[in-house]
Amino acid sequence: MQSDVVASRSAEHRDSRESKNGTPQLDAVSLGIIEQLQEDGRRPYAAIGKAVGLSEAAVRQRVQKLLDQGVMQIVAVTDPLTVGFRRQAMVGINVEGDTEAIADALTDMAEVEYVVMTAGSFDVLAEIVCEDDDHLLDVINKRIRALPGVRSTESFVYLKLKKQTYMWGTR
Amino acid sequence: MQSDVVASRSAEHRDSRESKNGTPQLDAVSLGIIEQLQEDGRRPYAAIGKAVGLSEAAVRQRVQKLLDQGVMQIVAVTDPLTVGFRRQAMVGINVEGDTEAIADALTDMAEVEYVVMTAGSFDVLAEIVCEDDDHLLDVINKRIRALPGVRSTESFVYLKLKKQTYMWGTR
DNA sequence: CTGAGACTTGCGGATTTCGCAGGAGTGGCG
DNA sequence: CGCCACTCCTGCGAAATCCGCAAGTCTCAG
Repeated sequence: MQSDVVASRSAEHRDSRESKNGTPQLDAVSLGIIEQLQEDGRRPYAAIGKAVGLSEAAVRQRVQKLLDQGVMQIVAVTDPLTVGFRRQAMVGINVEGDTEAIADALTDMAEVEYVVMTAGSFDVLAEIVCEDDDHLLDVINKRIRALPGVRSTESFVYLKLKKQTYMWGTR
Repeated sequence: MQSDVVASRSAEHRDSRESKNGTPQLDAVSLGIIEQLQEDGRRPYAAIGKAVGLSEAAVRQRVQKLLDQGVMQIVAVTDPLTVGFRRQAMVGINVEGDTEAIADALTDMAEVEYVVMTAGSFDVLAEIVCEDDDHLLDVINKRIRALPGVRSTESFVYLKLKKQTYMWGTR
């Protein structure tokens, strides 16, 4: 068994190479490990090793490296509404000037969970998690709109979370 | 030690009660466990127990229940761009008629990672993960726009993911 | 009063984690 | 070509963790 995987390893033997934006290039084995952990973040290293054709120790090292590099994180995720955060919103932002600077400023805010730079009628999308309406209002109006370079914002308050998955590769 | 936690437990002794929408109500201890696992999804049960003032066995039982109930999942998360998915987008959708039906239909699509119903100028927001432009175009134009009741859509193609966190409660 | 539920303590045995000592393949360099 | 540095893998014990289970306590609800 596992002959395919082992055989293919020698063929693609570079791994720690970096692409131009600094993100490490992942080989098929690391992808396989990630896929396993996307199904179950607590799956034992030995089981993963069996699945991808590696020894337990090798899997452990690769997982550790993936974590250190920041390519992957193993965490518990929930629906924030279940955990006592009453208000969530996606905020679309238009920027004049340095878009990335705004994105960085958003990144530093604790209430901001998710920041992505986009093409389209918004320059930046940010997801916000708050305790209540006052808190949400405060973050959007006082903090985000106050950032120099923010031209306008539009808010989408969450009513109900319907889906949340982390299993690319599994398909 | 741990006298505070133990003392407080008797005060809030309901736990398996359900709120009206079917999501279980979480007490402070479960919140604490989730918080621990948001920092590190592989943290040992004994360590969690020490942090929240529970025995190892009790933590194990609670974690298992939280997973079974679907309140929480322990998984590996990555930036899809580093894992070979070239194109991602957020799609805002306007619906006429049953909004929830559209949301459910989106939920069934494998390429759709994240679905949320919102208030604002969009009724539904959906995050899409695709392999390339063709794939993305196909999903948006052929599949989403084809859903009966979808009035219009607007897409925001991702340029760069700046932040992705899962640590509410830690603040 | 009685039963149900949740937690604790304690306990082995199976499993997993973790650190470390090799071995093998690769790339750089004189 | 030979040597070295580097990276990745494997193998192996020792330590820690996981897991199931049983017995006892406590509190709440009926």
